Amino acid sequence: MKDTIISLLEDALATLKQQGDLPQDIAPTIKVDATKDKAHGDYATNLALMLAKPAGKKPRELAEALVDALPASSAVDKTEIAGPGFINFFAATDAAAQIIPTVLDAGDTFGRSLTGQGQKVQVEFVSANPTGPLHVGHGRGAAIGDSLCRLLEATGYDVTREFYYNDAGAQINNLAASVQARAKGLGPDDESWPEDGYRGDYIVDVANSYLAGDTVHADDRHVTAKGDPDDLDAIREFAVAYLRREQDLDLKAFGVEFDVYFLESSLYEDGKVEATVERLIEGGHTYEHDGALWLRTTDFGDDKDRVMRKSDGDYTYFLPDVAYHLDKWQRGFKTVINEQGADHHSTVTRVRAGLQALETGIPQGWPDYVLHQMVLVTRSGVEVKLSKRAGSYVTLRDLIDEVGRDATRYFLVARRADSQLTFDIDLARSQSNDNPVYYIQYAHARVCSVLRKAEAEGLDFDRVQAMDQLARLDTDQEKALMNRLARFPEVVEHAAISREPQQIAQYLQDLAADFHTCYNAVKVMVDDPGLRNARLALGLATRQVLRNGLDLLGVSAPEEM
RNA sequence: GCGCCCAUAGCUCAACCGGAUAGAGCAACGGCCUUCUAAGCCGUAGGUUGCAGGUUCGAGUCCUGCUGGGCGUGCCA
Repeated sequence: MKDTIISLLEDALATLKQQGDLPQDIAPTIKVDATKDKAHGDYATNLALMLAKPAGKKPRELAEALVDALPASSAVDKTEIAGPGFINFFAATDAAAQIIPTVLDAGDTFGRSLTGQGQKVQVEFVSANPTGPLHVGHGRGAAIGDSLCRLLEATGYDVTREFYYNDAGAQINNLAASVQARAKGLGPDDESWPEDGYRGDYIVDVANSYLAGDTVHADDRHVTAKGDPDDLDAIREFAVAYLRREQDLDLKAFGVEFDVYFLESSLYEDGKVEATVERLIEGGHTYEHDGALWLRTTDFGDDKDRVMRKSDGDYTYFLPDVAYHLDKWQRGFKTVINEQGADHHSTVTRVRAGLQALETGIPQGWPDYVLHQMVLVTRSGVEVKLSKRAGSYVTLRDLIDEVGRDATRYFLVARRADSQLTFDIDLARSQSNDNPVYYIQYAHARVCSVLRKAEAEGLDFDRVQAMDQLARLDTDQEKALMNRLARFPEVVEHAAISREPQQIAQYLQDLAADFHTCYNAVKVMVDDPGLRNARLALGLATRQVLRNGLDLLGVSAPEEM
């Protein structure tokens, strides 16, 4: 419908140019929007307002000229000029209903597009280090990142989900030392407990499993514990695998899977870290100072230079990060999106600076970032800070176990990434209308219930008759619902482009509200078979769009509640 | 101090790359189940979009400066 109007306006523009009413050289991008207010018709354009200045005409005069030049169309019932010069389009009454066969024919693919043209996109998200269970912040990253991937897939991109983790370096040594201490029967209060050791109870589990000689597998690796509490290397290897497996189980319970697990250690093994250092030195962007090797990141917009190689000879995390991103680029990803917590936002400038310093033709501002702000968890209005298992933070597993997967995913994805999020456990658990997840899922279950009833009464859906009678879907509530359905593809498109999955959550709430309103106003199971079938068709289409939308969020669409 | 993010109804949040009278839900008040799931619907009330300027025909949206909050500011990640 929107495209129809745009092409009508293009014709009108051409006509006006031909008549000399408009300069030849203007080529505006025509913007047609669904109206917020019914009184403004179904669609509106601000074209006349935009062209008023270059055309040297008054907006309303221009609008009139445009309307006069508009070709006739069966899709448009009438047009009006309103306000300062908006042109409002009133869709023909049965035009809105045409969305129903469109949805039914497209099925699961309704809302999908080929915009991405199969272009490769990599989304890196979660990327938690294997030093403990995933926390709520990782959960937010997982929910946003995965939903973003679903959106990109739906808009025709070839998406790779990637998880990068640090399995080398100081934190991992700390982990190994902590497990070893536990394996030797020490606790955090003992004097020989490692400084800054991990204190959570899960360390005890790892230690016990190690002593028991268990075998764990994670990321295509199988690691069998040696059981020797003095072999720190064996402990390190086992602990990493153990915690990676645990994180994977949490992610699986959350409905999130990855295509690639990338190990920081592999960058060292493959010589990519060394190669990166050499290249940076050759490029002349480094210098030695205080026994350390620095990269002059200030040449590329950073506010201070950064250490790449410490005076003890080890690299900081920064260098493998650069090597890793160079590897992404070399793998052919022109678009890379890193989803991370905003507490790591300082790496953005740094990584980009490092990549520029390599001088390999990587564009400035590559890669892209989606940063999410912190998550605060509350229960009974009080902040929840501790989990027994993790010691110092609320785990993703705690939330999934307590409020369920659907509500957890929904709550973590339904807010803009760049605003802080308060996760209210009481609200997420409540089975009431103040819980948006249930509100949307209930809409789906309700449609299913009606469809079940039709089936149970032997009143099978007659599509031919339904299509013939679509014009009878003429109540305000039905029209509003159909218009909402028609907007789904553009909402998906916009959410993907702006990388804001919360727009889908918002849309689904609106859609559910339109449906509930309709449900209360219009009875589907009426005696009149034509009307009944038309309404069943609307129900089927609504169910389809609810499903497609919920799927983009990774939330289930239950048939009964 | 410097950098990034945020500020919209009493509360939690929307607002489609600048558009028409800023919208939902919760909380408050009043209605609706002998009818397809009341986890629902209808109605009432609630606003100087933190403050002050600027750009524009038009600003919650863009720019500048303030105020308040979060995060960062390691030879940690």
